[in-house]
Parts: sequence; C-alpha cells; structure tokens
Amino acid sequence: MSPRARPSRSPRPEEPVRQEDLRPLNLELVFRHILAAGQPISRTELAAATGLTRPTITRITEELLAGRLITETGLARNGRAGRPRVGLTLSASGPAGLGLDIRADGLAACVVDLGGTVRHLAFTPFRYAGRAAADVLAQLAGMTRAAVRAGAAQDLDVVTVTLAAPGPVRDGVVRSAPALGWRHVEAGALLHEALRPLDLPVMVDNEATLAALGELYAGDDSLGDFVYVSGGLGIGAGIVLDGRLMRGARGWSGELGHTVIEHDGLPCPCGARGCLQSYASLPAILGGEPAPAGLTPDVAVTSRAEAGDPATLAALDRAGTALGIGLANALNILDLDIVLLGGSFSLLASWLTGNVEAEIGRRVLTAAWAPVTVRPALLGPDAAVIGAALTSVDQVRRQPSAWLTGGPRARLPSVS
Amino acid sequence: MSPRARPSRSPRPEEPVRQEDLRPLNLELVFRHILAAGQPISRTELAAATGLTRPTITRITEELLAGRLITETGLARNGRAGRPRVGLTLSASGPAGLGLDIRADGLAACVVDLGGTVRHLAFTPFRYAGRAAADVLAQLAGMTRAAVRAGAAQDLDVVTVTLAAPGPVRDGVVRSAPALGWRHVEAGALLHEALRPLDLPVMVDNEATLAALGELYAGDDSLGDFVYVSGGLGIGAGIVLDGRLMRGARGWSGELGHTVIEHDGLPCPCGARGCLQSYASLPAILGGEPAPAGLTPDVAVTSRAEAGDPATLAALDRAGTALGIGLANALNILDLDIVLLGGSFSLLASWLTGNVEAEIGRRVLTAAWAPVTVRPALLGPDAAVIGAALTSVDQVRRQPSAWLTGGPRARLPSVS
DNA sequence: CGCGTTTGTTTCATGGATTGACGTAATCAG
DNA sequence: CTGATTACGTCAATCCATGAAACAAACGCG
Repeated sequence: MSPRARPSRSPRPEEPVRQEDLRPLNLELVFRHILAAGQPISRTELAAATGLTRPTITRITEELLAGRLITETGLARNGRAGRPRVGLTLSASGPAGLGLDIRADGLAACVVDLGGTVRHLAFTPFRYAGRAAADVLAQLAGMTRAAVRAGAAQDLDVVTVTLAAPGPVRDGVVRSAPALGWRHVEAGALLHEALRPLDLPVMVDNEATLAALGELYAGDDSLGDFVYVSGGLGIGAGIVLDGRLMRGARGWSGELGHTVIEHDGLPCPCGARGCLQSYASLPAILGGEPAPAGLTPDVAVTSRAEAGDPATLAALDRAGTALGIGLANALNILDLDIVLLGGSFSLLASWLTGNVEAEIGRRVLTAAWAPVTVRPALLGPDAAVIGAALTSVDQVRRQPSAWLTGGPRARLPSVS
Repeated sequence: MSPRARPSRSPRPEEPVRQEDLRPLNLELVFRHILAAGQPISRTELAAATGLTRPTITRITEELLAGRLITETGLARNGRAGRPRVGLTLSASGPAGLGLDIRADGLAACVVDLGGTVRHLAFTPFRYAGRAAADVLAQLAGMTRAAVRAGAAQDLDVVTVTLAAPGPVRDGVVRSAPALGWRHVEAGALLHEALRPLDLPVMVDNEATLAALGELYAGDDSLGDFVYVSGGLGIGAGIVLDGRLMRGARGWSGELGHTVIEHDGLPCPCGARGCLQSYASLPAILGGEPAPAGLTPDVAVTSRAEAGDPATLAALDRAGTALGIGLANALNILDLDIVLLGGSFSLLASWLTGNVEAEIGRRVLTAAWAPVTVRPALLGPDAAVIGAALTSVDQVRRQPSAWLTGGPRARLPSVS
C-alpha cells in the first residue's frame, strides 16, 4: 500500500458535491453504523442513530442487502409488545479480505470476512537462505490460491490481497528487507503476475504497519492512539494517531530500530552507532550466536529465558531498558499513551515490560501526570497477517458504495 | 487550542448529508480554490478548477461577497477578445485573526487578514521575574485591545485571539512554563476575563506548535510535511504531516527537548539523563553562566559566535551534533524530509546546519535515497505570533460557511 | 459601427432526499 | 380471538441545489 499521492492537504473533498453524491455518502454513514454496532441492529435503530428517515434507511439497506454486504438475521423477539425488529448484520458471506505475511520462520495466509472474523488461517514453514524472491512469491501465490478456494467454500469472495513485508515499502516495491536479502523487489507486481490467471488487486505494506492496523481493527473503540513495536530480526513500529495510521511523508515512518540509544554506542549494519536495533532485536538478545538449528530465534530466546539462563536474562534486561529509551523518545515526540509490544516482543513481554515501563516513566515528560500503558499485542505473532487481511477487506468497509456500484473489484489498481 | 474531543475517528461525516448541506461544502470548495490561487481568479476559472458550473459559482460567489470574505478586483483586460474577467480575491477588509506570543524577551501581538498578510505587529519588552501570571495577561489584554483598534482602523474585524505559550497547553490551560514560573495557569479563561467587555474567543496553544503552523501557512504549497524545531530556553517541536498539525493523543506532542541523546549522559531538570535539552538549549550553549545583564541569551550567543569565541563555537558544534541526533530519531520515526530550525535556532542556523545535516545523513535510514532538507525558518522569531494570528483567522478560512451563516464569531467556544 | 468572442446571469428542468400519511406484518395482553 | 402496539414498507407531495440552455454584458477587431 502506498501513501496516497496527497492530492490535497485538506481533509475535505476537492471535488464538487452533487445530489447524486448524497446517496453514497449516506450509504456509507449507515454502513459505518452497522459496523460500529457489533451486533444486529434494526432499521428503526439505524434511523434514530444516523438521523436519516426510515424511508431512506429502507432504500439504503435494500442496496446493502442486494450487494451482499449485510444480511437480515431472524426477528428479535424482545419481549415487548409490537412487531419485533429485524436485525441487520454484516454479511458472513460476500466480500472478504486476504492477507499474506513473510515471517521470519515461514509464510502465512489469512482470510477475514466483512465482520473482521478470521475464516481461514494457514502457515507454511520456509527457509529463505539461498532462495530467490521469485521462489517466495511463487509459494505465496500457491497459498493465496488455496486461501481463495477456502474462502469460496464458505461463500466468501476475496476482494484484495495485502502482503506484509519486513521492510520499508512503497508503491508495491520492497525497498529493502535484509532478513530476506531483498533490495528493491517489486513484490506487488511479481505476486500479481504469479497469481495468473487470477486477477486480484495486490497491495504491499510494511509488516509492523499492518500489524498495527490489525490491532487497531481488532481492538475495541478505545484504542485510537498507540505505538505498535514489532520485534524480530529488526525492530519496526506502526503508529496510529486518532484511529488513522501515520505513514509519514513518503510512507517510511516507524523506523524505530534505528533510533539512537547511545550516541557513540554499538555499531549497526545501517552504518550508524548506538541504534536501538543493536540492543533489543532478537539477534542482539541472542548475543550474536545463531539460534540452534531448527529453532527460530524467538523460540530460542523464550526457552532459554524460561530455563533461567543468566546470559539471556541479562540480555533481556538490557534489551528492555534500550527499548524503553527508544519508546520514550517516540512518546515524547508523538504524545501517545499506549504501547503495544508485538511480533516476537509479544512473547517476551513478561521479561521486557518492567524495564520498558521504568524507562518510559522516567523519561517521558508527560508520564508524571498521564501514565503510559505498556502491554503485549492482542493478536500476537499473527497480527501482521490478520492486519493485512483486515486491510484488504477495509477497502470495501471504507467505500461500500464503490463496491456496490462498481461490482466486484471496482476500480482498484491491480498493484499498489 | 485543544485537540478536538475526537468525536469520531473517521474522516467522513458522522451526520447525514442532506441537500442543504451541499452548498456549504461546495462553498468551502470554491473558497479553498480562491485561497490557493494566491492571485485574483475569475468565476469562469473557478468553474473550470472546481468542476462546478458557472451558475453555481455565481451563486456561491454572491454569498462570499455578501459576507465580505472576498472582493471583486477591477476587470482584467487580458488583451484577448471577449468580455474581460472579473477578478475575485480574499477581502483585505473583513474578518481577521489576532495572535499573541509570550516570548523570552517580551510580549508580541499581531493581526493578519484573510489573505494571511500581517497588518499589525507590536512588541513590548517584559521581564517576568517576580511578576504574577495575572500581570502578564493584563499586559496582553492591553496589547489585544490596541491590536483590535488598529485592525478596526483598517476595516478589519478580529474574530478570534490565539495565544502562544512556552509549554504544553490543553483546553486553554498552560500545564507548565518553567521560563515564566507558571504551573497550571488557566491562561485562556484569565485572558478572556481580562478582555472584558470585549467578548473575543480565546485559544491557547504551544509556541512551537503555532510557529510550525505559521511556517505552514506562510510557506508555499510544497511545504506539507516537516518538523519545526524551536530553540530557546528549552527545545520544542511542531510536527506537520500532510498539511495538518500532529498534536498527539492529548495535545502534548513535540517534546523533542527530552529526547535521549546519550543513555547515561548529562542530568536534566526533568529528572532523566542525556536529554537533548541539556546539550542544545540556549542555556546549555552558554555553558551554565548567565547571559550578561541586558542581553537576551540568543543575542549573547550570536555575538560571541560572531566574535569567534572558541568556547561558544565548541558549544555550538556540540549542540549541532546533539540536535542532529535528536532530529534523526524523530525523522526515523516520522519519515519527514524537511527540518525547519526555528526560534533562536533560526539565528544560529549557520553554525548548526552543518552538524545537523551530517548526523541526519548518517543516522536516518532513508536519507541515503531520499535526502533531508535542513533550513532556517522563514518567519524567524516572529513565527509564533504570526502563526497564532494565522491560526485565529484559519477559523474562518476553514469554515467560511459557518462564518457566513452564523454571523460574526459564530459558535466558537469562548475559551479553548 | 457591427460582428464574433468570452464572461457572467437568468430561467427552467432534474433528481435525490424529506415529510407525512397510510397500509401491512408480527407480536403481546387480555 | 380481539385489540393494542410496534416495526417496516410504500406512496404522494414538496424541497432544494445543481446542471443545461438561453440570455445579457463587455470587450477586440475589422
């Protein structure tokens, strides 16, 4: 996914609004209310909630029903007198989103429906050493096909594919992914090609970014501003402000791993010194020695920590402090009050949280009167795939009218 | 100014859109085009630019003319055949914005018109030592009255007052301003009270924030994403993303001064160690010794640096490096490509820029393929006052329809 | 001076939404 | 079983901003 080309810096539309634009707008309004309700909601309730009149609600729900975006549940016999209400819910069949993730230990695929529930989740171990990017993408294409079939078997129609990649991404191109040995790989175009004859739009985005979106969509409404820190071979962050992802001027925000902890500290492959990544990434915690064969780095660290290995515990202690300093910097700049430890950090949270909280409490100026919450991510290691799938389906959730008028895969670029 | 209460995290309206809502929307669209044009623009040009038809433009411009938001300039005889165009420009009279700034060396007031040009600018030296907050606000009230009169003499009608304060602000309350000895001062309410019987809405916001907005409004359209670093007794930053100010979850973003440079470095009054502020603020550059009597700190530093004082030059060298590291952290997290050195840093830019650029080039991951620009702020030390005044007038610029329908000072809370 | 040309205005039709009334469906209370 | 109650659908009438087309105004040019 690329940052939109910034056609205007104004949040308001740059195009004239005509009468015929009213229906789509109100349709989206109604749809958002159905989304937000979380449970079946009747037409009358919708009328009251949106401020639209019942005739209008009827017309709009007709369109939504015809487009398979919502379905009627049974009558809700609420005990009171009168005709019972007819519940409206997001359709359990209909449009769906597909997510893919290139993870340290393998590849993952996921399908979610409009309601955001996971309907299919698959994982294939994969070793990247010596494998070309094309191999990875061919494997992903296979998993995508399987996922589309699995969706179809449940009457789900996959709309878009979103791929999570471990590195900065723009316009479907992975600029660099050291863990995979990738540099400037046109992952979006390659995957779209490998999917033939399927013609699914493909979006590519950073792993931490998508994981943050996953947490945002999966979390309750109170979760509107937070940093998601993803630990793994490197360290990335996804920042959500006011319920919207912060992408930065060029879509490369969140490089927390190269935040400076010590101005003349350990050297980092990026060329600088004292980067957070050199203190708190999995390799750093493992102390340079490779993980035992067959064990992924995070499993190696957790098992050693659980066994009470003093070197590992010391490394985790140091990592927590470094992470806390890096996060404190980010929080001082961004003013957020929730930190989600994600990726491998979600597994290591019990050893990290203490030091992270301590450093934040000490260094964040506003922490004194506005405490910061540090907690592991809800979705754990699957956050990125699920987030990717949710991002896919969000195409429809954000613009139901486009989906309805344009039919399947309306006006989406094939790669972005 | 407080962050709005986040009624909805959606960029789309939460209220139904009716036919009568079309006109305000299109009116704002037209007004934005007039704003963006920068020079007189004809109705026909507006029609082409907005996509609306000429009759609609006529009706909308009628309303804008009646509300004194725009004026017709003379006919533009462009040499070609046909009826000449009638230019439309932002009204040089009509609604105006008032800004106030509590600066290290005194108090400033400023009036700008709808076009953003400064129509009045006043400065009063002021010593804060031993003076209560009420004294400061009484003085500001006096300057406000004078500015309103000066505006009225030019046929300008001040809509709102915005006060820039050196510290974190929320809901019109200054949480802390060490330079003034303020803690939890209800500056907005106090100023509103002191202005009686004038009943002008008063907004209060952080100085760096408003200065950043000033640069945003004053700069050309290419300036949409940047960090404004304000140097002074402390160090603050205003962050603009996609043409919009980033305020953080609670409105306290931009505390760059307490970003960690060295994880066990110099102690800072905030309680932590190694804060940027301990390396690059004016007191740090002065090396702890107070500025000579009668000289403000920035003048003291510049004069010594110009005289070639080796201690000062070394301190500036250190400060530039530290500032570069702090900014590199921010840029890695935020992905921005423009840094504006503001406040006192705008005067010291020639000694700082080199080191700042060097550190950023070394430490920002994306700097290799996407260079970062570092330059002094355009408005210099007046950025905050002007930004405050522009913020005031922006109330009208962003919602011209509200101004037109609601009459003067429509529906603005008296303090925020 | 009159013609063509461009700009701005007036008049009328269009279309989606609201309003309000009415009809129908499905339940509960007695 | 009957009547009251509530939910949902439908129909006409009306509103209102926009679009389309014709009209008026102001200029350059021959």
